[in-house]
Amino acid sequence: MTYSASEALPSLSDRLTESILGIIREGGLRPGDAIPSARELAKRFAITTPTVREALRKLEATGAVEFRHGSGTYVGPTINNVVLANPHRPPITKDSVLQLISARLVIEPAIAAQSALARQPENLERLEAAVTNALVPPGGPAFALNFHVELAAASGNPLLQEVLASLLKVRVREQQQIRALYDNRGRDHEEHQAIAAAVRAQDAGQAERLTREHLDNIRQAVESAPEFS
Amino acid sequence: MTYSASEALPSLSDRLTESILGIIREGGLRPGDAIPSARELAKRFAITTPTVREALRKLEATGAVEFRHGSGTYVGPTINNVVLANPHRPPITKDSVLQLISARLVIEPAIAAQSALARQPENLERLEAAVTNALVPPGGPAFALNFHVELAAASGNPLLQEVLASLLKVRVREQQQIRALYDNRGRDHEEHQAIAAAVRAQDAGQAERLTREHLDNIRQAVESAPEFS
DNA sequence: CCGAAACGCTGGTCGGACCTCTGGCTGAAC
DNA sequence: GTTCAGCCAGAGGTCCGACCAGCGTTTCGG
Repeated sequence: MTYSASEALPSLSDRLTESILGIIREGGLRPGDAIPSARELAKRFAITTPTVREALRKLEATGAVEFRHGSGTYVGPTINNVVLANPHRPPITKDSVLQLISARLVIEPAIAAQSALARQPENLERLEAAVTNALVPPGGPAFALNFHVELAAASGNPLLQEVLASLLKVRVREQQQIRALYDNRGRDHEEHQAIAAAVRAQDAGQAERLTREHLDNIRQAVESAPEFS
Repeated sequence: MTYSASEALPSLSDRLTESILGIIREGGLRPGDAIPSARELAKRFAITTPTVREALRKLEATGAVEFRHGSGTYVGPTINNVVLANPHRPPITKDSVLQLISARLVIEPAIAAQSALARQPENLERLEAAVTNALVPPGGPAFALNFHVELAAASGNPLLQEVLASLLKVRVREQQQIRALYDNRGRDHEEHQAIAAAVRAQDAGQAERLTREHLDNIRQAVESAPEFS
């Protein structure tokens, strides 16, 4: 008896996907670096371009590679992620937004506490920069630094940052809607600042409590908002 | 000035991806249901099969669809997920395992507390079934029900379940290794049972504490284990 | 009535072809 | 000498038509 026969040998394009990842990893390529062209890969593996493209599309879907028409194919930003946001998100409803906030209410206070304990100078710097950036003018570039993601990053555990970033990525679309309905940027900023201060002071209990209150405020704002499209 | 010109209009296969999702969602298709064949889709959208396949591969990468050679293409189990495990995982090291456990140490106790507060009868049932299944004979099917995932499910928030499932999915491969190195199944079972009891009793503080201790035990076991391949 | 072979449908791969776009190069104009 | 328009090689994007391989049903022979 070998392994469970539930799976036959993977298809050609599946194996090719792994091979391309091997090229990237063994080549020490990092996000932004170019990978061989589709035709080059086709030649190297003695297969045809449609098959190569199928493999590349799979990698594209998970952010492992990025296409730039006319330019080339490049290593994507999330190639080393463990968890990622589903790029094909289901449509957003008010309930799903509340569900998201509820989930964050469970895990983010604990993350804030951990970040307060483990914060390092450079993370603190980024965190406080994120507080400031939260006051960018409306319609600005936004989210170059997201406070909540940076808060998770300050924990020193990239996985926690990934989880938060993945959860928040889904919200980007309706974040504008929420803000349009309930302009809480001023209040957000104050609360972010208070949380950052608690992290700086390494006051885990305070960071946890403030984060819980902050998210609860957001939850209430969303709850009182009318159903959005 | 319109929107930021950072993105041109999406490519044909990108739009096709959305269209296929539309077919699935507007058709009310659920995981396991069959979707139109590649040739059928090609005809319907007046494009060719390679393009259709590229779009389908992208959906496959995120678990939105599944291919079955000779049979058809079917809606996948994670189509409605918000976050998912990266199918193209980076190679696993002892450090990455410890990082994962550290992350779980931060968020799982809080989830356990929430589950204790919000647990419903049917979730409790599944949770206790997962405790029992943890004693399956070695090499068994395993993980039909994962205790930690069910613990998160008991919170009543599917997102928390997704997060836990995504984090644990990455660990499936080395879970066997860990168990081979340090057979803690008996201890696991006891601790799982204690956590489940706390959830049943709706004792949030106890559930949180027991979960933290349980994960800390696992962390210590992994730390003391030698480097694995 | 039942089992086995045949058929039709599905996904999987192939080979090459043509288009558009990017980006660097080149050469003319300043 | 500098600048910039234009060119062009190479990249991705799509297409076509074909053939192979696996699965399910249907049908036909026993």
